[in-house]
Amino acid sequence: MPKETFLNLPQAKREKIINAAIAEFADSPYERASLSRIVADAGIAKGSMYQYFENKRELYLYIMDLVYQKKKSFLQDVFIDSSDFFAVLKKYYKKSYLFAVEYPLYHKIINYYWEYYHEEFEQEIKESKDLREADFIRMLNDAVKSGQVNKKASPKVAFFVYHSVGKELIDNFLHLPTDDTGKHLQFIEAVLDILAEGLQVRKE
Amino acid sequence: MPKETFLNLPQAKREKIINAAIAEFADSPYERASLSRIVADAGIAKGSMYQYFENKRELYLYIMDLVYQKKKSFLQDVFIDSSDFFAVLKKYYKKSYLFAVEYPLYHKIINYYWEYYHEEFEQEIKESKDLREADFIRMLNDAVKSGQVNKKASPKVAFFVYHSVGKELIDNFLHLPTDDTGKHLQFIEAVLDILAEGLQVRKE
DNA sequence: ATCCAATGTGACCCACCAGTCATATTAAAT
DNA sequence: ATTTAATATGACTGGTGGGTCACATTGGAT
Repeated sequence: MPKETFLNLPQAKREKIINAAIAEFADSPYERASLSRIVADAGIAKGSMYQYFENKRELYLYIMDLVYQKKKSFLQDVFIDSSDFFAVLKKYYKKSYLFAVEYPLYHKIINYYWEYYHEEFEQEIKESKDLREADFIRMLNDAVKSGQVNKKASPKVAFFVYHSVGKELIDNFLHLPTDDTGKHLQFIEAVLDILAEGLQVRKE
Repeated sequence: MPKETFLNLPQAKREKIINAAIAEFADSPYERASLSRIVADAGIAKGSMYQYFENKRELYLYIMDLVYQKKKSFLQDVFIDSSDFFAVLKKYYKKSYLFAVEYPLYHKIINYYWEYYHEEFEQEIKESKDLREADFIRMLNDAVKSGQVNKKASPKVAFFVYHSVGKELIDNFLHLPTDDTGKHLQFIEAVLDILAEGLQVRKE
């Protein structure tokens, strides 16, 4: 999505621009993020930015793509052994938390992407969500077959629940002190335990 | 929070202003909502608005208050019999859905309040959330005492789960077709069943 | 040394915003 | 009819935004 001119840039300059954009998009959600600030921060002229990207939107999508590549590679090993459904989910959310701790700017950008109201990216957000849903449901069906998951649960409803909680967990990480990682991991574990076991007293 | 001048206005004019503000705040989240559009819509001069309210923020808080009064009175009867914890929660979320169907503008305003990133109202949002948390935990403790809820569950974690899911349900209502109320109520029921019973196969 | 295409520049354009203020209108009191 | 205080007005201010464009600079090819 960048223009060729951007790709031909010396690495140092390219990174300066990328870093300025990352800082801005982590600081403010898309609509409020300012191109003027980004170019000032990167030390280039405004016009130059339009040699590199079509417009603000394309720059944003490029940055989002970078950030998601990073997160994807960070989470790679979560799915290598997917035999235990509930264990995979725990690993997934815990690792997401560790990502947020390690790359707070990336985390903020992702958070704004999901949390903030964008009419502009409704399409893109829906597509990301649908992909996740398909992956989740595939895993869930396997888990039903192997007798881990209650077969009466609707996959779509189950996804909805995990998606909601996941979204809020992500948001939550931002407002926590960055030390005390242990406590946060415990909290995540407790949340997932409730989703797995339910709140209701078991009578059987 | 309005000035006296506003309260002295003939009812018709006051309502025109309120309705214009409601339409605007339902259409755009606080930051993007435009006072210029509101006054144009209400048919008054911009300066007049500043006779009625200190500024945009005060107008918004006034509208939020109206909307919350409405929702509170709509949900009144949910808590009259609180002996069955899980039944109350179901009633609560279902009734919230019916509120969204009946007062879609109010619903949108509330949704923006919770969903959209506002640095400006962080304080207010935190307070609303804390009140809900206190209420929820009180109910939960009663339910533990009466043997409905698993005592090993942490109240804070349980609240977190219900709050997340409630928030997402509310958001979700906006993107659904407004007919088919029956299906939506079933969906809500299914979500709450998962939270109560868990996804995991029960072994005992 | 000359040329030319690619790249860099920042003043400028237009649109929009919240909020202000000198002035005009209104209506009640005298 | 005149005064006076409350209320209404909208042009204006100062700010920010994304995006543009005529012009300047650069650097490699000839």
